[in-house]
Amino acid sequence: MGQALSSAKRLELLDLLAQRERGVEDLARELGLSIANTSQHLQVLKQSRLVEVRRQGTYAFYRLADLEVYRLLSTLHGVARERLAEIDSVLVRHLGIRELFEGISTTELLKRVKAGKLTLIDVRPLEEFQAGHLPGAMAMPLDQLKDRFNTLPKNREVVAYCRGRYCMFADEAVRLLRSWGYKAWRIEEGPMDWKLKGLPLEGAVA
Amino acid sequence: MGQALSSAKRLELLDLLAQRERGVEDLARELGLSIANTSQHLQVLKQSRLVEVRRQGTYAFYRLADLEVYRLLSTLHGVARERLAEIDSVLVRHLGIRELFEGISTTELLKRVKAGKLTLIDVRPLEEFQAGHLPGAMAMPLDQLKDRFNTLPKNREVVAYCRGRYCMFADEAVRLLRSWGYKAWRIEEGPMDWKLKGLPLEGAVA
DNA sequence: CAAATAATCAAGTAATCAATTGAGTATGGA
DNA sequence: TCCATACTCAATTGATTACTTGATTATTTG
Repeated sequence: MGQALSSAKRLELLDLLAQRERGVEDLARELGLSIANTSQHLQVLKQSRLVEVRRQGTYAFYRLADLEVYRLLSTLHGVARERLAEIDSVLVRHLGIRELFEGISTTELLKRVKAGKLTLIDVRPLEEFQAGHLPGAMAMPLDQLKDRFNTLPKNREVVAYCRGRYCMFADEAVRLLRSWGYKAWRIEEGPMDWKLKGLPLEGAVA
Repeated sequence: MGQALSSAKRLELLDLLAQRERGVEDLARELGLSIANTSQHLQVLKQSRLVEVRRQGTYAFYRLADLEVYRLLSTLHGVARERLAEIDSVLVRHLGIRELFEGISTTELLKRVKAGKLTLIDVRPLEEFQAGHLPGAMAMPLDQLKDRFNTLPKNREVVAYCRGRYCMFADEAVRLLRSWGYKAWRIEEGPMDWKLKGLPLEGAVA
């Protein structure tokens, strides 16, 4: 299991699989790997029981074996962030300042969303939104933001989220929204972090 | 950091270092590695920031970098135990039945120890006891148990603990104590698991 | 039944890693 | 000052691993 976590590509695969189950070709394309190579990595992950497969026709859909595997990844991320100062400095260099929506808890935030005082958008690819998202969130994939942002009420604050702390979709969304005059921030937690706390997602099958 | 976790020997090193800081020669002897090889493994761990060194004269004392690193190890153990059924079956084969002291919480257990209704013994090597142990526990290293068990009150239940769930010192202690007529059990948690819950250890420097 | 698709397998190569060996460095004591 | 100790470094080896290539399997579609 330690071995399975020792390859950067496999960690990337796990990060993608944390969002939703996916086929081999699909993963290979996203990571720029050959299909055979991807299949082999996935088999290492399968042997270490970190992922499971569901076969349907000629497709093989891989997914994280369970939530505890995400907990492991999240703990690894956390220790790495805490111990390796260079991680944060790389983030800052790539990103400038991160516009965080702070000062209230996520539960309080969701209350405001429910009350219609706040717009919460999920800027991940649509398929990931459909696999489970924060309650009350609106699907607004980053690559459609330009075409669809005008459906967002202009007089309401917008809070964006994506896969999690190391995902920059939400930062880009905030940048764009601000350039169009919106009051926008991001939160760092993703749906899986939410789920890890024992809180329910919306639209999730399992 | 993932790489650092990918070698069995390095995981063993981390497990030892979780109990107390130790020198290179000492670790090499315990794991049956050459000193140079041990030093190199420790340097991999140091580079990944999982361990830190304290130099004193010609000695280099290595220790886990902080409690979060133990959390990572513990999470990895947990996922492995949950996902790899073979782990438990290997444990059972090595061990037969594990005589667990169950039914009350660890806090409740410590209350009974304090009230003198229960004897709690730490059967790890003395140096590990001295680096921090459960409140009220008595040092009773496994290799001295034969000579010193007669200091234990015969009419009181004995509960033993050691490094943790995958350590078998306590199982051996229970076996011996029972053969001498004691009512004895073990608990699975070790001092570091206790500490991870935010509870204080006794005799610990930091 | 043939063709197309998705994935896996098997063989080969280049790179990486673990461990050994022998030398080298720093510290403390005789 | 010299020696012993505790550790580190550098070079080498043998083993393992990542990735590529080309073939193969299994399934669906026409």
